Amino acid sequence: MSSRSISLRQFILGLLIQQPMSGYDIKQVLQSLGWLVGNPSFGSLYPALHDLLDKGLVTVDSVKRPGRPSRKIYTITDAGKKTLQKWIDQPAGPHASAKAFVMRLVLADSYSPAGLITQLHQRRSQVAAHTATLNELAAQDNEDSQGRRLAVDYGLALANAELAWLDEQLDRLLNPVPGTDQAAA
Amino acid sequence: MSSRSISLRQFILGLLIQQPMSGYDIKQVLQSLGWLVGNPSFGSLYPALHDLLDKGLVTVDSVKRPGRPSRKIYTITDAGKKTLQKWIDQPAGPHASAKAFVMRLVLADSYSPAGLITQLHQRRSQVAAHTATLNELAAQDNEDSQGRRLAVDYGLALANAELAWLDEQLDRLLNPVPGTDQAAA
DNA sequence: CCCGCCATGTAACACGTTACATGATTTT
DNA sequence: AAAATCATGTAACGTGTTACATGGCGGG
Repeated sequence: MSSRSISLRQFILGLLIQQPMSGYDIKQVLQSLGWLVGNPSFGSLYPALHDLLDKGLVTVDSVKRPGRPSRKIYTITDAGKKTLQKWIDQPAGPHASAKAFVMRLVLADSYSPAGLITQLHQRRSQVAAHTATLNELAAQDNEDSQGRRLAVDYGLALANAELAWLDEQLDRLLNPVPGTDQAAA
Repeated sequence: MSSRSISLRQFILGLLIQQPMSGYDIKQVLQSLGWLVGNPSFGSLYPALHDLLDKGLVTVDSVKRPGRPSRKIYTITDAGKKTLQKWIDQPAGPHASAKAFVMRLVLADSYSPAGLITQLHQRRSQVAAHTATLNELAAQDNEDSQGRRLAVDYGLALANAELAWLDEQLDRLLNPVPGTDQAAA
């Protein structure tokens, strides 16, 4: 199911742009984030790293440490950064998942504060569109099953919560409170 | 990414249990539900139907209608119903997606009101666990990037909204208001 | 008559999962 | 010495996507 969500490679690049890591490290981080992004298996993680390596988006540095198993530390290259940037800059598809949005959130912040706001705006309009669709369904569905009604209501509740959060964050970022500003006296 | 979410076959069976349909119909329905469940391509839809047919979970009835293209109407079999029931009865995995939950909602209702409550309870405990994880992350992450903090906060906002909705529905189902009861005078 | 919609299908490809295999090192 | 953990990797398999192919029928 589900369309071109977000591929593991982009997640990896996103983590590497913040800090060089080994495949094992990446697994740990994703695991700790749990539900927010999902945790890939090694069976997809290592091949993905080899892929990125072949494409020149990352470099390896095999570190032999006496007293512990060797680790392969991956570092993102300029080409990798450019690829990642290109991904962030292109608008998210109309069916983008929450996971993809979370990743964009983290990444956009690494690049520029303005980009972050763009992400929030994009997400807002998509969620709003989804809400509209659900509202139409809710209007039609009068004679439908209880389960169906519940499902639509569920989707609506989550969508509205997301809209509220997005609005709150946008407001906060666009109208910073002087006293709470991190750069203040 | 993501573990054994919910396979297309289960979605199909879930739709067919409510009403026999053609592959084309199924596509329409899923498309109309939009974001709630995701829309599969024909390239996966038709093969999935053939699969279900091979396994004896559905039957086909080729309907030739003069004046329009023929359609293949699929109907769920007893074996199919049993398979579906088995799926609903087994508890959802700890990382079950919202999509899977939505489907369970719709299906559980088709079977029994008690099952519906079970689904809500299960989901509640899972979301609660996720919330706990995120709260731990939020506590640690003091010196982390703004994007990271935002992401955790986002996850927390959505999870809390879901918990609130689940509690509301559980309360409504367990303590029905006499005057609002659909079976009332 | 050609274009577009309904309706079904297939083939190449991408990508992720499970399960298995390997090996060093630390703990019991 | 056995077991657990760190760390990397491969192979078989399932399943979904994109792109392509086919055919009847209605409207401009």
